[in-house]
Amino acid sequence: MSARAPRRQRGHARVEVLLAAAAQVFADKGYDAATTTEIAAAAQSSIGSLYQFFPTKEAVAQALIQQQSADLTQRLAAMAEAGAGWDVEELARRLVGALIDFRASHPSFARLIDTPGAPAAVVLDVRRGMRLQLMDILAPHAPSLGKARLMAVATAVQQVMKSAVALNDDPAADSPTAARAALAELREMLRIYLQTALS
Amino acid sequence: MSARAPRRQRGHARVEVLLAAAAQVFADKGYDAATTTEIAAAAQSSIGSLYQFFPTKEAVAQALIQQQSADLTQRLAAMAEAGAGWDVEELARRLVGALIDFRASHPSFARLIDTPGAPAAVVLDVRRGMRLQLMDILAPHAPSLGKARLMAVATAVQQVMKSAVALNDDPAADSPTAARAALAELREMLRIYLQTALS
Amino acid sequence: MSARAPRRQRGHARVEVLLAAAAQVFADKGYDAATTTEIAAAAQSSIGSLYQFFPTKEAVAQALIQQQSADLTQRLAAMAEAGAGWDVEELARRLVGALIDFRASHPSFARLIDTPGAPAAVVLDVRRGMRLQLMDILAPHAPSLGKARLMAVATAVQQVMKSAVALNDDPAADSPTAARAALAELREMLRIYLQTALS
Amino acid sequence: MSARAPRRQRGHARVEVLLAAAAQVFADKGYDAATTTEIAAAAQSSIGSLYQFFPTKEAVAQALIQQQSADLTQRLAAMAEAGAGWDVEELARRLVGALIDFRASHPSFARLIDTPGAPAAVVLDVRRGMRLQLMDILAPHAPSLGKARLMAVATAVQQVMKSAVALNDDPAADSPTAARAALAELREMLRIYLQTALS
DNA sequence: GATGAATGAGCTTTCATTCAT
DNA sequence: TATGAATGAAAGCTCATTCAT
Repeated sequence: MSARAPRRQRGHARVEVLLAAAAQVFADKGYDAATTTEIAAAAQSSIGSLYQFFPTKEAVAQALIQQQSADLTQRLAAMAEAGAGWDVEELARRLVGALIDFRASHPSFARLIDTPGAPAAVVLDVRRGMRLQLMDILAPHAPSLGKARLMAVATAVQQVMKSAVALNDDPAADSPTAARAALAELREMLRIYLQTALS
Repeated sequence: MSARAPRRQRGHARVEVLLAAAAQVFADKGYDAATTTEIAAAAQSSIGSLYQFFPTKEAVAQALIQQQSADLTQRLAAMAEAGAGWDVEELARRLVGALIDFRASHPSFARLIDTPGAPAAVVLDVRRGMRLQLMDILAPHAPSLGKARLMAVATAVQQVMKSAVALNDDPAADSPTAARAALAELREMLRIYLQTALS
Repeated sequence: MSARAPRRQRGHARVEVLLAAAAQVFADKGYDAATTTEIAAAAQSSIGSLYQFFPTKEAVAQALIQQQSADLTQRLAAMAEAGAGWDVEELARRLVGALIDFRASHPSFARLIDTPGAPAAVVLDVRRGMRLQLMDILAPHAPSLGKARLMAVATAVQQVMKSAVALNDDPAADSPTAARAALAELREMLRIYLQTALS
Repeated sequence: MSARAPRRQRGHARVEVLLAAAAQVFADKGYDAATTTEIAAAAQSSIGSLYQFFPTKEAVAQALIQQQSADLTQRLAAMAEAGAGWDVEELARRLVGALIDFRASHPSFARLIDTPGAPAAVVLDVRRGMRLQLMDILAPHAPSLGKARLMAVATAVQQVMKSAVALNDDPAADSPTAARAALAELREMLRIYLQTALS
């Protein structure tokens, strides 16, 4: 964060291990409850080593978010490429599934993105970037939509995707069956909506 | 773990003040970053007084959530009563607005409900309770729907309502105009969806 | 402790209940860990009531010690009266048993007497008083002993009696059988010793 | 619960200083009244340093007990080696003196061992260990004694040794002269007893 | 660069005691 | 007199961060 602080050096093996450990610990405990010492220990490193590469705890979270969001960007880019050919139903299904899949393989992402206490600036970037990519995915299906309207639609879609994630591991669900039914409902909602909005 | 009941008038008053102060502080900083000392100070109480009525910091948050969720329950109950006569468009508008309004007047509620580190059990109760009330609101509009399906619909609606709140004070929005547009989009999505689902 | 403080009023029913509760709590937790609030609660009283009769926590312990040591005094007095007729073996047996019996029925006494943090002055009085009574018990068996020597013997006997108590509920004992054997050994030691010392 | 092992020289030194400071403070105030802050200050360390090596206050006491009891073990071992040649009188004298000497140079030991609130498990180990060593010391003097009997004798001897310590700094003694006389009496009791028991 | 010791502000919680009702 | 609310110093302990080796 500060200028004289050591930059995290991409490519340094230790950095990768530290980030992996951080992902683990953040996923388990959330940003606030995670401690830098524990992260270092999980990376079989020392606390001193961690601070050699990251100036603050917040910087660790930021780097992690950035690393993971790069993966998300890639996935969405792939969707943008392949998605032009899908019909609306498939589009809805894929969109709902995309974030669920992603967060399943990056469990720390959700906690870091939503948690108060987490670094704000990066989070906003990620959200905005995702929104832009959603616009890219949706655009081919509604060539006539103005840019402002398209962004509004993308924003709404983004919310549905987040809802899908929330539903997917909602501990308030009465049963797995009920959770699945709710998820299907959400998919249906998105499909109907897109059918109208993109026409 | 729950609040010790005050047995004197002075005690009741103090509890109210403490909860109000807690609402303030939790809203500002979130559960983890809020300190019991600050809450007591904001209530112009001593820290000892706080712990006279609440055994732990968590109990303070629980009591606050319970107090506020009682208000939410009331609002939703009112909607259930009045809502039978609304057409689908009004229903959608009201639902989207309901949670926005509520959280505007209870800013701490959102942070406490979503935050990791916050008391889990009460949160689940609140979510489940809200879902049940949504079922009550929706039922008159779709008498033929089975109970399981109705619950799935209610769950989806609940997510849209939460999305609306998120959108309403989304710091990632490019402009207030864009935020409003996205909100309108969400409302439209809900309307279209309900039209189909409740028919 | 302070002059203006309310004296504990003998005969007031509340005082008796409070002392009984204090005995219970002190026995369970020891002097330091016991809290005045818990004592009051155990007496089904309020903390205010407790401080109406006892100026400090220490005063409660003092009163309790005094009350119980009066009972001890009585028992030893009884022994002094009956003991002149006993032979040395019976004397040894009774002495060893006396403190064990007493502490069994006053479990808080031991913790209060030995615990650092407990009121010192009263404790010394109790010890000295007990020593004097032991001299009374022993004197008839050794009419020729000088007073100084008698006191030394009494002091040694007192230590053996305390040892007996310690042994009786020694958690370091390997088995109840071993504990009993050690106790018997102690009794034997006292017998042999008294045989010589009192002749 | 036990001490975290330091991995650097500086750490080892710090642990030593901390334990010495803890010995001082525990000796002065006892376990409960001693505070970790004061211990750290007495060691001219920060409170953080203390908790770097000891997870809890109890662990500090445990480590201290273990360190000191190692010394006690050594002394008793020396007695076991040299003691075979002593006559019973010398044996009694040495036994009575051993614990007095030891506790004189380790003043915190007594308070930690007897105090309720102190760590229990270690204390039991120490007591049992001492008992075993006493058996080693006594055995050569009574080759014909069965093991069970020997243990009972050792236990009784152990109690006398503790009594000697108690007497040695008994604030209830009327005078130093009286205290010395009582101590002599105790020594005599042990001598007579051992003469009989070990024959 | 790697390590782990050092730091200390600050956290939650306790509890003897006082005071208003 | 009885009650329980009020107080606040002080306790044990944590943790992000810095520094010496």
